[in-house]
Parts: sequence; structure tokens; C-alpha cells
Amino acid sequence: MPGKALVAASLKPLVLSVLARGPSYGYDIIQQVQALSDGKILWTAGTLYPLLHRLETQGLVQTEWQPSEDGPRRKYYTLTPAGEQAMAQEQQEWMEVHATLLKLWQPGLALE
Amino acid sequence: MPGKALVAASLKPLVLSVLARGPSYGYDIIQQVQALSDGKILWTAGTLYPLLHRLETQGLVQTEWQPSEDGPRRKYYTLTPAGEQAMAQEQQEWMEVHATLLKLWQPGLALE
DNA sequence: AGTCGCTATATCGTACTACAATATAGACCC
DNA sequence: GGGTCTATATTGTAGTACGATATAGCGACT
Repeated sequence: MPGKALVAASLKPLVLSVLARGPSYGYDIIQQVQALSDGKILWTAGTLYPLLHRLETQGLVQTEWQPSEDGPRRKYYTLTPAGEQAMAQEQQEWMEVHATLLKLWQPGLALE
Repeated sequence: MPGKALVAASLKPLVLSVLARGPSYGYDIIQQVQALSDGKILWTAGTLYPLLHRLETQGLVQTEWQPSEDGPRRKYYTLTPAGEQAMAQEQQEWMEVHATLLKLWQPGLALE
């Protein structure tokens, strides 16, 4: 039985949003999201890396290996212009869905 | 080439949220979501019905056929207690992701 | 009688997505 | 040499999205 997604497909907008703040690498992205969500969003490497590879294949990110002074080398991911555009699009779509959910969650909205 | 999801996997929380307001049937759910989103969220039947069937298999909804005075009969979906619980869970998880996204979208948040 | 459009549900095939498990390896500390 | 942390990668399995297509009732117009 596979695990359950925290919120299915929140993965892509979150990762693009992290990278929109500046280049980062896989392990760090996991830590950043975990910290920002107060430990509620916990990804494993097996969840994140395939997505990063997909983003690269789709031309939304560029990659660069960089050595680390204190551990294994890191693969830094940087948003391309197409990636920035995709991030803006994801943000807009997220807000549209969010607005719709808020309307549905309003207790006062009458049913027809 | 398959189409792109408006926001991937916003489907389940939206459908559960619609049903949390009262029983409904497939065609009506599509219309409700379309109206509430100002026409931005457009689902096809082929997207919605498989999800409704999954929700039924998972015991989150109960179904009942009802005749329509003006057209084909309708299959009404009603949330079960487990479905209400799932809906509450989805709502909480959505808000956690949303809060994290808002933090990431704050222009003032400094990078380390 | 025919056809158009709207209502209404259903299934199939294909592609995409999520994630646990597992493997590999460097650096540090004991 | 063993444990912990850092760091990336792949594989297998299950879940998800959606266009295309099929079926059928009803009303209106021709």
C-alpha cells in the first residue's frame, strides 16, 4: 500500500516556488519546505528527485554540480525563464482553486 | 499529448467540498465548480466520474439513483461519515500547503 | 420523422505523478 | 570500523488526469 500524499500535486508548485527564491539542491529543498511548513510537509528523496528530473527534461530548470566543503557534491537547480513562467502560472492556478475552495467552505453560502 | 490539469489533484478536495454542502450528482458538480470558479475550472465527465467511482469504492460516498422530471435519471452522491472525515483532513492539509506557499511568495523573506 | 442541443452517466487508453524501498558514496566523530 | 548526517539516484507499484468515445432521455424546431 503506497503512502498518501499530503496534498496530492502540491509538489510541483512548492518546488517551483522554492526555486523562484534562488537556486537550490534537492536535499536543501526538502529541508526548506519542511522548515517552512513547521514540519508538516515531509518529502522523501524518492518523491523529490524524479520531479526535479522531470523539470529539467521540460526545460524549466538548469542544473550545475558544485562541490561542498563539508560532504558530497550538490546538484544545484536554477529556474529558467520558462520555469519562472511556469511558476507564475502555477501560482495563478493555485489561487483560483483556493478561491473556489474558500467559497465552498463558507458556511453561509446557500445551496440551490 | 494529454491535457494539463488546471491544478493537479485539486480534484478530490474540490469534489469532497462540494458534497460536504449536500448531496449532488456528477453533471451538477461540474457545473457548480465551473460557476464558483468563474468558469476557470472546467472538468470533463471523463475526469470526474472515475474519481466519483473511486470515492464510492473507498467508502467516502454513498450513491442513489433518482429520476429527473426533465431528462435522464441522476446518480446522487452523499458523503458518508468517513467521507466527512476525509473532507476535513483534505481541508486541513490544503491549508497547510497554502500557508507554506504564502510564505514562499512573500517577497521579503530572506534566503539563507 | 429527423436532427440538433442539452442533460446525464460510463468506460477505455495513455500519460503523468507519488512514494516507499533500496543503492551508492563522502565527511565526520567516537 | 561503526554510526550518523549529508547528498543524489533508480526501480517498482499504485494512484491520478483527461481526451475520446459510447449510450440514452428529452424538448424544440423544421
